This record gives sequence, structure tokens and C-alpha cells, in this order.
Amino acid sequence: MKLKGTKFQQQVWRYLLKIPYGKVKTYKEIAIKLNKPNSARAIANACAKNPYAPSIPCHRVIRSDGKLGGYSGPGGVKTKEKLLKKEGFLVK
DNA sequence: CACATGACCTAAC
DNA sequence: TGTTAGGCCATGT
Repeated sequence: MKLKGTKFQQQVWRYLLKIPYGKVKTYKEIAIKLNKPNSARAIANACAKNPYAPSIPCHRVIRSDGKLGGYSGPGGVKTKEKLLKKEGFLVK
């Protein structure tokens, strides 16, 4: 199959898939792991535009403040919060 | 190439 | 502690 998005996005999505169940990562952490410590914003951008929405746990990504940030899926942050709680992560 | 957008971060008030 | 302003990055128009 043909991969979608740019190399950067693919990198981000690949890392999202590495996040284990019940775990959450911050945009900054991911940015650092990708060797781009200041690209937190771009990371969020990639997550929001990921074409594999249901396949990628983009809801496991939160802000460095511990807040949820946002969610492009149905229900918005509300759904995100529910998913995280379901996975055992208590939202602040 | 220049401008605008967004699920961000940090500092300053 | 809450709000404002500036900076940073990748993408799309």
C-alpha cells in the first residue's frame, strides 16, 4: 500500500503506535524522541491530520501541562478524555 | 516564495 | 493563579 503524508508525519504516527496501552505521552516528549525538541506544534499538527485516525492512538497524546489539549475525532476532547479514563489514565 | 493555520511551550504581567 | 504575548515547526493555499 502507499504510505500517506510526509516523512515527518509518518515518523510521528509510527511513534504513536509504540505507545503501550494505558500510557500517555506529551507532544514535547514525542518531539524530543524525533530529534526535534522544538517541534511540539508540528507534532500536534501531524496527529490531527493522520489518515489512520482509528488505527493510531492519537488520544494518548497530551500536553506537557498534563491537560488533554484537543482531539479531532468525534466528540472532541470529551471523547479523548473518555478513552483515556477507559484505559486507566486519570485526567487532571 | 509569502501568508495563514493549529490538538504547543515558555516567559512575563 | 489566570491571562497575554511571542516564538517555533510542518503543512496547505
